[in-house]
Amino acid sequence: MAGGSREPGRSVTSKVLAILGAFDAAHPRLTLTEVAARSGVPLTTAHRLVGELERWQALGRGPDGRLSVGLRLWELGQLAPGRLQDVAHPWLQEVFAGTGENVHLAVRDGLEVLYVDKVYGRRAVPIVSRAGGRLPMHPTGVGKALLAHEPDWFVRAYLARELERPTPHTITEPGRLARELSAVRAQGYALTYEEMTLGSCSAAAPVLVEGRAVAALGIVLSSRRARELPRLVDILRTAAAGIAESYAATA
Amino acid sequence: MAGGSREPGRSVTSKVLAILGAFDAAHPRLTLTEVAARSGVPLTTAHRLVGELERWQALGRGPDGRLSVGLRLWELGQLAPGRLQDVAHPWLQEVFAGTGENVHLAVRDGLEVLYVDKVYGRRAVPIVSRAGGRLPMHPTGVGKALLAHEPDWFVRAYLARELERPTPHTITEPGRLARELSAVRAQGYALTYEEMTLGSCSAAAPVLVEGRAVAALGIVLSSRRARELPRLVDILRTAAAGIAESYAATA
DNA sequence: AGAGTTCTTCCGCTCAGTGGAAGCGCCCTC
DNA sequence: GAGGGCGCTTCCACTGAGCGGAAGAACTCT
Repeated sequence: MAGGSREPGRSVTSKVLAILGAFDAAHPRLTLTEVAARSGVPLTTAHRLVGELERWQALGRGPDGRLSVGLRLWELGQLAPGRLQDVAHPWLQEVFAGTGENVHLAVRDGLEVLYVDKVYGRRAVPIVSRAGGRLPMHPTGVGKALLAHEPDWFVRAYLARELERPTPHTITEPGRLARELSAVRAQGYALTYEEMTLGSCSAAAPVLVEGRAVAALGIVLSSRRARELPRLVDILRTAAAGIAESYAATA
Repeated sequence: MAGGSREPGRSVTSKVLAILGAFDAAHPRLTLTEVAARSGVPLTTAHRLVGELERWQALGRGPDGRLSVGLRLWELGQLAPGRLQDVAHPWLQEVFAGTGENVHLAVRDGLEVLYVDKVYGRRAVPIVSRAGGRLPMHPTGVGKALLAHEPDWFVRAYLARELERPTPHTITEPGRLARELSAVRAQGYALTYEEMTLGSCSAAAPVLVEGRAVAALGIVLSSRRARELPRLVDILRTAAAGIAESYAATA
């Protein structure tokens, strides 16, 4: 940059983005020093840039003075093309009405599932996923539903890595997982039992448009009520099909 | 900036933010040239900065090559402190369950209402508001509910301006509006009849925490069913009180 | 095929951006 | 209440990153 940058070749923009990137689900509130450390931007520079971002409300400050993502960025984020979410939301609502449980919509991004919408009531079990959140694919219902409809080479690449194991019930053996994915493909839905969180189980159905899984619709409930899952699968599949239809129609 | 800027004193960051600011509810998809024009950044510079933003997925491209807000910004926006929204969502859900209509949560930002959450089903009437959207206060239910609980000087300043008039039913006479606001304060809820959109009417209740309206909860329905509004007001008020309580508890 | 529009590449000039150092303010601990 | 640590803010002299006009490429419409 202009001036005596320690790291020539790094643009101002890249620093601004690095600062924004310092915020993630695990670190939604940071002090200036933390922002500097996490973004790799020198403290002084971070101070100046953060000031400018704050003035624009790209960043905000909590009552304790910590920095967080600002209102303006939230607002901007809402403008992201969300056709899928727009058409899907009423269906999530429908599933919620029929079950009263946590319902969510997820897409694949890279090797993870990205939760794009979530509907939850007062009685539903607390749950790890949140809109904008990410989780690995293999321990989640929506992840399995999505993964099962990816091309072969993708699945092989996914399984070839070291797979995380958030609970003792997580299935990480490539062979067993591959078999399960075939089953998911055959039945049209995926189930999990405490593979992501102890105490919770889930069901999910893919939203298939021209053979491709553009999203997955899932519900999560307490594992005490695991026996109810089969009954809920039909509601899920109907809604997933409805989403697929509306989505294809608006394309 | 470094180099022969036409407009010395303008920081790179301000240009990046101006580019992001070029996107709004009325212009969610833009060509490069439009971005440059709307942001006041020279085309060449916009080209370079947009490229960098795109690589980071702060901006994305639609199938037609137009630019839009990117996935990464949406994700980032979800990290904005949303305690209010988190505690309120189950209550919106409750109201939706009891009514089947569009339910939304709004806060005041400046002289406008900012919609922060929305729940809608398949049967609900299409509606102008959307999460992240803004509307003037006086023609909307949530706006009136919020405005009625602002301090006197604020209301006076609001009414002193030229007020927009989206429909012939919009109330813009300061005297009449002020009287209506007193009524809203007295009854604890606000009603509108086609003041924002022909064919739609609404009811809204403020979320009062220590006498301050931190948000408002509203529903919109077809004006053919306006007679049902009074019945729905109770559900709204209960939910608004529930939100206020949960909100105060987590503070 | 010509005229217009939008996007992309090129390149020499220059000032915006840089970040270490030093100072400030707060909260601990001893 | 002195001392130490930590996080934030201000200062400032040096310099290469950024600038943007011009020219060219790609793509539409006539």
